[in-house]
Amino acid sequence: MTILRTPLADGSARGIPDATVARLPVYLRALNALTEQGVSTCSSNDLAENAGVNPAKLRKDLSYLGSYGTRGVGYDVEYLRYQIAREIGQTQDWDVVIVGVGNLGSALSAYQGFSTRGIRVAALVDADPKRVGTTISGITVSSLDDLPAIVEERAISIGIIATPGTAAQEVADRLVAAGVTSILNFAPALVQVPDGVDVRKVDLSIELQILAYHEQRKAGNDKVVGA
Amino acid sequence: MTILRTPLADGSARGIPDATVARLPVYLRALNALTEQGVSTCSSNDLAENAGVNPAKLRKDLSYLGSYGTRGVGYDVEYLRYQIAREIGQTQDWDVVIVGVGNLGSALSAYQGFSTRGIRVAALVDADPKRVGTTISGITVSSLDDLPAIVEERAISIGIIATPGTAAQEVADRLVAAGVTSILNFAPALVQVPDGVDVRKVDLSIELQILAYHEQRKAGNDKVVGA
DNA sequence: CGGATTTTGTTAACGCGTTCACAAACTCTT
DNA sequence: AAGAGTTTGTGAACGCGTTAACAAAATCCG
Repeated sequence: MTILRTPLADGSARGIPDATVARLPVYLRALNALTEQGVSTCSSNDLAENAGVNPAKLRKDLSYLGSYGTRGVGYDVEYLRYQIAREIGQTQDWDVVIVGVGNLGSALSAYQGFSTRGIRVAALVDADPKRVGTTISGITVSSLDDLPAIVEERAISIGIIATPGTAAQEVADRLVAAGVTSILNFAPALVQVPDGVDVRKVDLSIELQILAYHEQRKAGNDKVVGA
Repeated sequence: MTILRTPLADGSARGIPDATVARLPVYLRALNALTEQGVSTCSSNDLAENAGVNPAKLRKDLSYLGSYGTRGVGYDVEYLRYQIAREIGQTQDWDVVIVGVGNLGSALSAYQGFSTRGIRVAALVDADPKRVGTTISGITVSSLDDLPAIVEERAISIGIIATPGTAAQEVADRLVAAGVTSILNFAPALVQVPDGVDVRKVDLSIELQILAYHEQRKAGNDKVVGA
């Protein structure tokens, strides 16, 4: 089975590379920052600097979306912001459900950064009966058993796993069974899902372990040459 | 100025690709899982499946470390585990300081997954006087002003930024000034650091925005062809 | 002991992403 | 109106990472 890239309404095939998709939210944030500074037009150099990327890469990325700049002038901040927002689906809010309201799940439910990026924590779910019924960040925690009803009622397509690693696979299975088709997994475990379901994994330990590796090298025996 | 890859004690130059370094902790976790299952020897297929990667990629990755397997047999789980642990510096514990004890910082300080991966949260720091002096996860929160003393005293080289985005750059500057040379940044902001300092960024919103992009495509107009 | 079998380590091909470099297109100045 | 100056959009080169494929090296079995 092969899934084709989505064709446009005008028939042109448009496949945006994964690497580019991952940077579009960064550009969006940079554009928001520029708007707050009262900047209404910017060059690819300006925007690239704000986003922390190479200007050529930025222009290449934007070229996948269309031709939204003006040669000799630059980009209209507000116009480009809207185009990117539309492309990544941020003209609407996305309801998500968080499974597991331990320390991490609670912190995520209170995270300020979501709402401004079109993410709304719509429901909290936990397997522990002692936690069910409590209120966290203004949301009443529901039972894991109620997941299918919650997902259907609120048309939720994105779930967040914030449980211990041992529970991750079962939670993933239940999320998929309930109808969720995208999962963000914070648990330190690999989860298997059927085709058609996207999983992204954030592993807090691994990020630190990568830093530790480089630290070890620095402390050990790096050599610096040149001027 | 150019930084060379670290040569080995035996003089052979060994540069491990970044992509491989990022996967070594995953292999470590998979090996630990196998040990718990009582498996003492495994093939690259077994291990790759547990780690969720292509077997060829696994063997390629391991080949950067050395030749720790036996043809026709496979890998000794415990031996390989030790070799990887040594390579990524996990034979020692790494002390880290968390700056910002809001919801996220508090959750990180309580995170169980760190200790088993050689990460020890050694200190908590916050700029808010109301938080200074309180105890979180058994650690007394110190003032941001005490950062240099804390970093020096405990020989900390890794710092975690868990503040709002607006404070991120100043915190990064102070971490660097205090002597920290690796930073894990959870704040939704770009931070600039001098050469020689590593920064990794985890952006919770962006992960969800990427999922939302794919959701939009699924819901919109994907086409499926073939059998 | 020798051939069949297994599995690693490595080389080579492939593909994706990044970066360079420049023509095209726009503004500004005179 | 024409030339000088900007800045985008993109074709081409490059480099890195992934994957396939296979020789080398070990075990197993008759």
